[in-house]
Amino acid sequence: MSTAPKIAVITGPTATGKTALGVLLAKDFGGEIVSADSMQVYRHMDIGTAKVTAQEMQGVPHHMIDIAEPYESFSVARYVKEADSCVQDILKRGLLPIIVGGTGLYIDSLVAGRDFGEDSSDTAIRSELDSKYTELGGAKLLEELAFVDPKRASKLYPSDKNRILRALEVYYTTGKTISEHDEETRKIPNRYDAAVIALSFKDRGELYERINRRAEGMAKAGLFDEVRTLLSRGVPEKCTAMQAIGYKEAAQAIRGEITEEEAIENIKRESRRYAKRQLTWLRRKAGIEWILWENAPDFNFGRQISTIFLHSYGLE
RNA sequence: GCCUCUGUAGCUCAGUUGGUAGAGCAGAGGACUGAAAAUCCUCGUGUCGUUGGUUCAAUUCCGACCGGAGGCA
Repeated sequence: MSTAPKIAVITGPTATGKTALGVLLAKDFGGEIVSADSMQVYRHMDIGTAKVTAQEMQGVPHHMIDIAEPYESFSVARYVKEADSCVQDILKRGLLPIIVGGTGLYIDSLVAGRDFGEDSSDTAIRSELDSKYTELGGAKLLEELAFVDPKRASKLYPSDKNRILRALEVYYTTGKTISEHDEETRKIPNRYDAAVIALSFKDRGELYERINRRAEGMAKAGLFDEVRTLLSRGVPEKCTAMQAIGYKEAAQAIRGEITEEEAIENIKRESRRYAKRQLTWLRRKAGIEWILWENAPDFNFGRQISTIFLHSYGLE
């Protein structure tokens, strides 16, 4: 029996109605929303991230949205730190924190209360490793990693640059391997007891059609202008925010590398693949309450199922 | 109406000098602990338009038919 505080989580791939269901449940249960979306944290990126509008919020407080500038680098570590204090504050006021979003790593890390280590991110070492990677190649760096942390190295491929660099970075800055760090943090019990609801469609084709339509809607709603504005304000084209689906493709079109029509098609495809990755992430997790829409989201149905599930979890 | 080209994986096409076939894209499955909307791994059997014929053997050659594109009157 866990003594961890109970919270609710609504997740699922993009374009499945998480936002709307979250607001409904927040009103029913007396809760506040804590967003778990790696791109909605950025200000001035509204259309392409399908950010909740004030009207959609219906007066329910939403946290972890519009908390960073697009040129800032954001990370899971910062997310956990700030989101956790939001959750704590909501609990202190006797309300239910409802985590709503599709960034699986953020949700898991927040629920676990995962510790990323205070001083294991050293930009000097990171950039040094980065140039070493380009110079010597991934195979060489993976060899270097295998020397200190064979366990981790055996799981990575030479081309998985991000993970190789991070593993080496952790070792060089803390003197501890990332495998050791992971093992230690895995032993710590979860900080929260989360009731997880995941939304999707019974038929994958239905999901994809919705994603396609949404991409077209974004283009009509002014996605290209939004990106033009960001770029004209000097947001660097290689920063984290500009890696967001929709933004990098729009930027390509603005630079004249592809047409707007091609950009829209690419946005659709990347969003479909993203949704598939989200499903892969969620599928391996046990204990999730799946709500699968037949054709379009049926929020009355979703609300009923969710309520029953949350009650069975001891939430009210 | 006649002539030419064309019909192969969801799409675009390659190929088999006759021994039932392969690329790109789309798609599918998986991994994931400080960029995660990121990063990375794996996966190609389809009535080779239909139907006769030649042949030990036809998707490949020949005929007819049915689609599609173009040309000619």
